[in-house]
Amino acid sequence: MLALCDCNNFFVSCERLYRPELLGRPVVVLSNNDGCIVARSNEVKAMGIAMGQPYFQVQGLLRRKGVVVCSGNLVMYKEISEKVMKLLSRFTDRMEEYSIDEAFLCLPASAGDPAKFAAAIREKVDRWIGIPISVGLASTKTLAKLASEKAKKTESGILEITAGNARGLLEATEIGDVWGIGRKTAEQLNRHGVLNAAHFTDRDPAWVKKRFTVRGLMTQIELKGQPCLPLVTEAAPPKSIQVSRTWGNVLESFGDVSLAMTDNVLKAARQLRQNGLAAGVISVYMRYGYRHHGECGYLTRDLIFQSPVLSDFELSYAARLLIQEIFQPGRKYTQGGVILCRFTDARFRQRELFDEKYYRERSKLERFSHAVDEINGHFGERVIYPASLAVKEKIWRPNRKHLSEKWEGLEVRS
DNA sequence: TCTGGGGTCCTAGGACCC
DNA sequence: TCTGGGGTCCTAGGACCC
Repeated sequence: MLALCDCNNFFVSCERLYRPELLGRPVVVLSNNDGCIVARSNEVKAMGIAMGQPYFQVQGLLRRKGVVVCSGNLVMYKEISEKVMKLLSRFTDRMEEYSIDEAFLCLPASAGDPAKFAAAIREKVDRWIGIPISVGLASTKTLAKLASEKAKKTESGILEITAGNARGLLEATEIGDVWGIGRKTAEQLNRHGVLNAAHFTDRDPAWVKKRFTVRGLMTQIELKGQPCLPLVTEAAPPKSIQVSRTWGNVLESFGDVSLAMTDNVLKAARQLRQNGLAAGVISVYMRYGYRHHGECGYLTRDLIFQSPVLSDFELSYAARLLIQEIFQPGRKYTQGGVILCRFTDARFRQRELFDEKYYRERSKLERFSHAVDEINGHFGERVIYPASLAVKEKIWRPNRKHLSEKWEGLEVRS
């Protein structure tokens, strides 16, 4: 038996944790640069505000309805997520952290009645941390996901799928709401008369595989109650690391774009080192213009390293070279991103045969970056930070006009 | 004036090898 | 008349998830 524990309206619940006066009030949380709505309280969902909706489109409506608006604060949400995960892990020795606000737990043999076990989890997370969760219980991950969605609409916040109620629940689930069935696949299935999850399980598996590949087939098998997707208890190292930001202002000079991009590079590089990896490829991209306003588009370029790198210096130098190659004067740059990929374990890197001098230099640069990581880890995120970036940072800093005050303070400290 | 950010997996097709 | 059999690696594009 699996339990999917899913935090309700997670980002909103986090904001409410530090601002209890928001309990019972309609609340939304915005993405970077106050761009889109990425979390809604139940009150706001009831108003018909969609997930991912651009904030500016509904700004007036939200104000009229008295909705509290919060700028997103991922640092804070991650911290709370870690506490929730740690607590959940105490209920089992087999758990998969699926996302920032969800975990699959394999119920231990000693769990007893699943619903009672789930109730105990729910109660503890609520009382110890203050985050409300829903729990879906079923024999497979796909069914547990389905159960947790339905559980959100129940009084108890818990729903168990059994042999007895499975068919009815599948019939009551639109095919597009099934985990793993996205918009495109749902449209196709609808055209073939598959409107709900029960219709899908009734189809010939060979037909499903032919049209929707193995992923579709696995979803079908899982919906029938037979586990197909394994529980991933050990997080695998990332295959790519991406950091991109829509900037708070339009940037026009090479210097500003290059510095703003360096900020992204440093964030990505830090993550790279935290994972003990070195990058074989760096790729940068810049967006210019606005989507529905005159000229817009992306410029992008990659660089393959001779031998994988991990220092701030080499990565930011490479990024700067790439930007130099693709930068077009006269454009209004609105977003920049960097992607690191083709990773290898930092300890076992392939080298060139004849460049001892470079490797000696490189090792110094790497020791420096590791030292910076250690100091910033101890004393605060930007205790050591390039002065050239620090003096200009406000030029590209994204808008966060609705940041909760308590956290502005804490973020500076941490 | 204006729409976020970060990932993974699968498949088909091309190129290449023996 | 009618042209073997078996395999790998890489990339681009599509789809999905939170």
